Amino acid sequence: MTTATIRDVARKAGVGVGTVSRVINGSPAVSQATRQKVLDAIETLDFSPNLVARRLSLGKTQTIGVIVPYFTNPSVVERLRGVVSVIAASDYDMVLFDVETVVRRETCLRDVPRRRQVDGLLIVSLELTDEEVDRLDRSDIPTVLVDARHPDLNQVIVDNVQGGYIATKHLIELGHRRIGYISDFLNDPFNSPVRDRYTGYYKALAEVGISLRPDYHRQALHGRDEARKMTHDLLDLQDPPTAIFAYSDTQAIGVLEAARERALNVPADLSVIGFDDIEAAEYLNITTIQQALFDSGVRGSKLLLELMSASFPTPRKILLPTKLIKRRTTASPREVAG
Amino acid sequence: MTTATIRDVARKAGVGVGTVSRVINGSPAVSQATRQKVLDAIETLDFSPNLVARRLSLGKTQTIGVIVPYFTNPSVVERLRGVVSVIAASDYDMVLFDVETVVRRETCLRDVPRRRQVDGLLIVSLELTDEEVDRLDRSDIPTVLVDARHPDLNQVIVDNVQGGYIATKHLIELGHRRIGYISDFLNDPFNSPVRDRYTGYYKALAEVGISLRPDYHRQALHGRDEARKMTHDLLDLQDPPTAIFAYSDTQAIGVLEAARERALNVPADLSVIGFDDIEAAEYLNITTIQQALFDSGVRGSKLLLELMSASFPTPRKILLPTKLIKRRTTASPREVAG
DNA sequence: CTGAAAGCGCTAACAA
DNA sequence: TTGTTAGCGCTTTCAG
Repeated sequence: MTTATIRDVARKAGVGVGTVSRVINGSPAVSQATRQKVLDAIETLDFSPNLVARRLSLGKTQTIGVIVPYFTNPSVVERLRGVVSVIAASDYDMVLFDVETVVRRETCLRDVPRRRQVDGLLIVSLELTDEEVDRLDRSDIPTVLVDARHPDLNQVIVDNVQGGYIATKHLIELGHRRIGYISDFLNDPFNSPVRDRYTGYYKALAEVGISLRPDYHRQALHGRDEARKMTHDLLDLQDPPTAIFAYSDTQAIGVLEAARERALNVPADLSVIGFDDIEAAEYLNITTIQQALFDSGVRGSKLLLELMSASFPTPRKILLPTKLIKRRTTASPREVAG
Repeated sequence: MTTATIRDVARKAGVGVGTVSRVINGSPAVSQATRQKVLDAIETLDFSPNLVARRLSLGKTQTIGVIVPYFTNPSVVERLRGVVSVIAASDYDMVLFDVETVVRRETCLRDVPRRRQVDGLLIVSLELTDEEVDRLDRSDIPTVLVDARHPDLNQVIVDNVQGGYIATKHLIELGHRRIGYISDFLNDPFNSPVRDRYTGYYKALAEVGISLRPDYHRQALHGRDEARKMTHDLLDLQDPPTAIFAYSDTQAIGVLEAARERALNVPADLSVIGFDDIEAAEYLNITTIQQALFDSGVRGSKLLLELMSASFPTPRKILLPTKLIKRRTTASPREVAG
C-alpha cells in the first residue's frame, strides 16, 4: 500500500496543500467548513503526515539521542528507565545508541551531532575528552551529561566522594580498621566515579588516622567474577581485611560469592558494603550506598528538555546526594564485637 | 554554527552536487581526480550528509522501531539487550517506544507505521489484536514479534507450555503433590505466556493424576509484592502447598520473602521454582526455568533484518526451548524426604 | 565521467 | 481565509 500524501488529501478535499498543512498543524486561520472537508479527506484516506518530510522541512528532528555505554550494566539500565519515563511522555522520539567499543564511541560522538540526527543529546555514564566536548559545542546541539562530569557541560552527577566517604565511615564506626576497597581500574580516564569513591574512602580513613594500605586496594575490569577473584586475593593476605567496600553492588555480589566459597560468614567474618542500591542489593540484603539512579535519568532528561527550549548562559550542574542503606552484610568485626 | 551542505561542498570543489553525492555514496563512476577534489572539500568543510534529507530522498528511514511494554520488567530488559546488540552493529538506528499505558499503546501501534517513521518494527512481549495486526499488514512495514504470538506475523517465541510442564514435573518428581501456581492474571488477553505456563502446569499434574485445585492457583498483577501476598494466602490454607511454581523469577522472589516472613525454611519447608532465569535468580540461587531471553532479542532482530531485505512468503516462527536450572530452592517435601 | 534538474512530502512566506 | 510556490538537503535519472 502506498501511503497518502498531503497532496492526495488536498486534491480529495478540493483545497491547496497549504490549507491541509494548516489543518494538520491546528492553525486557527482555517474556516470551519474547509477544516471539515479536509478532516474528512484525511479520514477517508487514512492519512498521516510523513514524519521524515516534516522534519526536513522544519529543520528539527523531534528526536533525542541517548548514548549509553554498557547496556549490560544494571545501574546504567536503571538510569535509562528514568530517561525513558520522561521522554516517552514528551513529544520526542528517543533513539538509543549503545556504545560498547571505542570505534562505536567515536562514530557516535562524531556523527550523531554532525549529521543533525537529533535535536538534543543525553550522554549517560560516559566521560568525554575536551576535544569531544569541543566538537559537541561547535555542533551546538543541546547536550546533558548524566553520571559524567565536564566543566563545560550541563550535567547531573552524584556525589561519589561523599558516597565513598559514608561507606567507609560506616565500616569504621562498626569498629573495622582493616578495610579493603575493590574497584574498576582507577586510571581509566573515562571513569571519574571510581576515583571519586576512592577519594571518599581515603578521606574517611585519613580522618581517623588509618593509613592507606595499597595492598588493600584491588582493581580490575568491572564484573562480578573479577570482584570474586580480587576478594580471594585480598583474603589471602597475611592480615586480610575484615571489611570490604565494593565499588558497585555487582562487585559486592562477587565479594559475597568469594566469601561463600571460603565458608566465611557475612557479616560475622567479613563485612561487605556495595554501592548503587540496584534491585539485586535489596534481594540479597546487601548494605550499600544508595544513589538516585532512576532519578538521575529523570533529572537529566528534564534538564535537556529545558535546555532545548531555551539555552542557558552557563552550564548547569545538578548534584545528587548519596545515602547509606544498612542491611545485613555489615557488622562489627569479631575482635571488637566478641 | 551552520552545517555545511552538499551544495557548499560542490561549490568548493567546483563540481555539481550530483558528483558529490556519488562520492559520498561510493559510486565507482567518478574519476580519481574529481573524487579527490570532493574529498578535500568535504574534509575542509567538515561536511557530513544530513540524515533526515537523505532519508526523505531515499524513502527509507534507516531506523528500526522497538516497542516494549514495561521497561521496568527485567526479562524485557534482557531481551532488549539482545536486540540492542544486533541493531547497534547494523546500519540502522534504533528508536525505542516504551509503552506503559493503553493510550500510548494505541498511538504507537497506529502512528509509528503510518507515519513512515521506521523501516522495520520489533514488538517485544506485547500481544496484538487482530485489528492491530491488520493495520500493520496494510502499512506493510516488516514486523517481528518477540515473546508474543500471532498467526499472521513473524515471531520468536518461547515454548511456555513446555516450560510450565518441566517446572511442575520437577516438583512432582521431587515428591510434591500439593503444588501451587502463582501468576499474573490468566484472563489478560495480551498475555499468552501466563496461560501457556498454566497449561503446562495443568498437563504435568494431570499426567500423574493430581487433580487441579483452583485454590492452589492465585493471580494478581505482576510484581514482587503481589507475589508475596499471594504466597501468604496460599500458606494460610488448611493444607497449604508444599511447593510453589511462580510465573516469573520476580514473583519467586516475592514467594521467598513471604517464606522468610513466616520463618519457613526453603526448600525444606517450601520448595520454590521460578521462570525466566534472570540474573537475580542466579544470585539468589533460585531453581528456575531458563528461557533464552537475550537470545530471543538477537534472533528477533536478525529475523527482522532479514525480512527487511527480502520479505518472506509466509510468516516465520522461531520456537525457543526452555530448560530446568536446578538450584537451591527446590527439594523433596518433609513428609517424603523425612 | 559529470552537470543540471526533477523529485521525496512537508512547511511557511507571499499573494490574492 | 485560501492557493501557490519556494525551499529543506539529498538522490537519481537524463543528457551530454
